[in-house]
Amino acid sequence: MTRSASTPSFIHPTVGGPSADIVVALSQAIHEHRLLPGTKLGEDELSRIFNVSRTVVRSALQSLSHEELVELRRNRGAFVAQPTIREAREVFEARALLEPRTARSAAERMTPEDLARLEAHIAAEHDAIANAEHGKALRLSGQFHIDISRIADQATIAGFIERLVARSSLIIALYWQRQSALCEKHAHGALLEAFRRGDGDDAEDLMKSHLVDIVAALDLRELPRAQTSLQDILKV
Amino acid sequence: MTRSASTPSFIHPTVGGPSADIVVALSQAIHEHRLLPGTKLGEDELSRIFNVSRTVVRSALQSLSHEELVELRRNRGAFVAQPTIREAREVFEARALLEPRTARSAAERMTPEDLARLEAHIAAEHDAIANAEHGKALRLSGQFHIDISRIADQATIAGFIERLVARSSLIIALYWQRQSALCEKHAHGALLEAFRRGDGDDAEDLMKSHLVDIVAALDLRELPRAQTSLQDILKV
DNA sequence: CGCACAATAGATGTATACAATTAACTCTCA
DNA sequence: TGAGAGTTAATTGTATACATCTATTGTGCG
Repeated sequence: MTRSASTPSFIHPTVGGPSADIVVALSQAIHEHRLLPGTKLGEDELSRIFNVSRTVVRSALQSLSHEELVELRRNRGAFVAQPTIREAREVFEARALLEPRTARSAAERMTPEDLARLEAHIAAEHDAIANAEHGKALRLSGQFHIDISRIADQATIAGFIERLVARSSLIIALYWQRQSALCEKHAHGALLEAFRRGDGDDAEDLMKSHLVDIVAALDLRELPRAQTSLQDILKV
Repeated sequence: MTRSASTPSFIHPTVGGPSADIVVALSQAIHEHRLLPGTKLGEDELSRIFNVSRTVVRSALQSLSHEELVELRRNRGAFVAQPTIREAREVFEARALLEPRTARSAAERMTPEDLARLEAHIAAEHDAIANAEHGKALRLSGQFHIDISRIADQATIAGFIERLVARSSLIIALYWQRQSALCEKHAHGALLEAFRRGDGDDAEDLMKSHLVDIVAALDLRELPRAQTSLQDILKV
């Protein structure tokens, strides 16, 4: 079985079988915001959809919960995870610690083939944006960070970054504020420039400020939403 | 259910049930080197030992494989993981990236209660060494790093460090060289001193060199052992 | 009318039975 | 004797049946 570039690394080649398909399908749907945080993932429903037994579905859900994309509540079921504001801050602090240095490493090790792949990746991103495929664009945007970490050739750290990016997708679904929709756009292009020049210093700085920009586009004030009850919303 | 301080964080309180017991038992055994890398973990055998069905055992083994303490090979079974030399290097590079900064944070946030707990922890370590309980001493030694990361109050990073420490235990089992048995001994005490003074700079430096010392005590040369086949060994 | 309690339907947790795969053993044949 | 194919035992993978728990709804009482 050949693993596509976007296959999550936590699916070890030797494990998986049918449950790997479910993990990939759910991962993609979550990353593309087709499945939103809090959505119930019923075992029976999934087993009907994928034509497998609940045994396999449960295995897939357990994998996803270890990736923190899904939250398992005992005797209650599986739900798409809902990171809290505190967790959101922690995720981006961890990214700030890992990714700039990783971007530097990547810049220093970058081969022409790596560069070509990143360029193709950015092109695909732009296509998705042009076609208004917001979900796909978002997923590719995260994948860009993962690809960089893999080029840095530190599988352990790359695995951590992969988890952080996944979690970031949930955080964006919950806390992105519409106003800052102009978002990044050039950030990935600027990084690519630095990579092209093999400029580790620049790559590190650009990644650092890119992450700051993302956090700035989030609304991480306490008590933001959901605090309002149904009653507050519906009463006249 | 109250979670003891040494309960792995990846056992979410709301999941687990009976399989959590198995995860804890196997984790401890691996950390204490009672179970060595490569050991086969048969499902039937474990289900008899713990008086549960294979369903529960498989769930526990899957959890452990996500923590990279156990390696699952499809249709072959579960084995205590055997990190390669390359992975060993990556693990300690990641630790070098995360732990010194985390030690600084911990020093700056340290409360008297935290200090007391760390002191008790070191005392327990010394007891274990005095009683020649090498396994327990090793486990406590790793736990010390995890406790520090928890004091730093960054659950996400603490989770990463926990995984790295776990993997380090396997690495030590495989690559520790007997000669350097004098090992650390004072390193944790020196760190405690820095914490007592709330000296973040010192804590960061001490942690950095502590990690360097550990790597120095490993034999990570390529082609170290097992490269020689049985035939090479036995032929006259 | 409102609150508390009980029954019930739906879902999850666990055990067991069966299918598929692997690994080891035996038997054959050169 | 040694290599190789076929068979067999043992182990893992999956499906299904049953047990347990939760949440909702309905009922009765205050």
